[in-house]
Amino acid sequence: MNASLRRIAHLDMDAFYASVELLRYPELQGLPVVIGGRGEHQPVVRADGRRHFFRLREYTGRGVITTATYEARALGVHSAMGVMKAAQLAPDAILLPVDFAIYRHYSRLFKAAVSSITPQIEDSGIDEIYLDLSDLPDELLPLAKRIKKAVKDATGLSCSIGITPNKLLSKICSDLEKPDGLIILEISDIPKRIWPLPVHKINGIGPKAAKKLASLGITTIAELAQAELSLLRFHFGRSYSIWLYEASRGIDQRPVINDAKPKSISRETTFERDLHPRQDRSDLSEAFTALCIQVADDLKCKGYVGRTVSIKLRFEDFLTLTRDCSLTIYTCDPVLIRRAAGECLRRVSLKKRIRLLGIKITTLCSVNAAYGNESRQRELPLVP
DNA sequence: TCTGGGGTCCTAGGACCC
DNA sequence: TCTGGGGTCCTAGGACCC
Repeated sequence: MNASLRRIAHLDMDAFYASVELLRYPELQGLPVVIGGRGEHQPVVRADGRRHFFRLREYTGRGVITTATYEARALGVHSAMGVMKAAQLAPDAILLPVDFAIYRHYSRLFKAAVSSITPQIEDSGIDEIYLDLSDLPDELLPLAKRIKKAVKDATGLSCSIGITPNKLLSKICSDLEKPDGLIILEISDIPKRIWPLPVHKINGIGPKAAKKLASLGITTIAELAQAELSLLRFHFGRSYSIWLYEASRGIDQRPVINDAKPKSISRETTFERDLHPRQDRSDLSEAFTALCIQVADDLKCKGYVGRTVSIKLRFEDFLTLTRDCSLTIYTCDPVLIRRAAGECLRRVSLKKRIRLLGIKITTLCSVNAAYGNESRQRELPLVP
């Protein structure tokens, strides 16, 4: 197979959560709207039938912005920003709580619509997918327009698409003309279209790597492509330097993966106030057990069992640590998970107040592969 | 008024086995 | 008792992404 002949698309929904909210609250069209917070602040229907929305200025306490409409972004609000900080920048912006159930619904709708055109789809989060179009006979431009129309017809939402010979370049391109973008790019277009971009446009170069590159005088992808591999290796190590070297040249052979299996399942919670390890012991214990039950339920829903249980703690000073331990058997039993998590917890010295608690299970295996038809797990005693 | 929750992948040291 | 590599598992942390 000739990899250079591949036609890979990246499809990204435009301001996905915000756009879904505007579908059900069309009166908010054109206004600065942010989605986030802790989940209260549902719109209220008044006696006259009109909806009342909460404003950012009415919010108090912990919480971050999950996403914002383009109008809110113009005021300086962006995702991951604290809600209280956003309230300073845009006090009159509308605040809506996050509703994952409805986003997942629209996610399924748009993915199903694309599936009717090609089954070669890789899930890459709730609002984006990669497609391998190599085996389709169609011309690219009409094909891309057909995909965008299928998404629009199924959901009422717009998306942006980049089509190039690989995932790396397509991901960059889908972002270049948002919203409602469509870019088809060939390898020969790289110097003109890709090299002028800042390095952080490459998926995999985050804040840390970008800062380090900047300290070497490298801010654009062109400058990265001109850098000596030996210089990159000195500062970034063997593996990452080779990846940087290839990424800057638009080289990426990763296949589109159809049926990715989960590697981990986790639940975590940030408390409304930091909890004291002794004075709030019962609250902590209750939250700890609840997280274990949630993870166990998630495992059962998805049909998996796991063998490695890990806990995560974040203290009041934001210091974060993890502890894990591996069991001798695969399980989805909340009692076994709770006991293993408790043993992990005993290895942590609890001197500071606790901000966040998390439970994760890894080393996953599907229930069928682990036990076949007979559930041997049930024969194991819960108390050894 | 700091900083969510769900993931993936990589590195690195030590244990343990051959 | 010492000296080796190679491979795999376990544990902890960190960067990055949506």
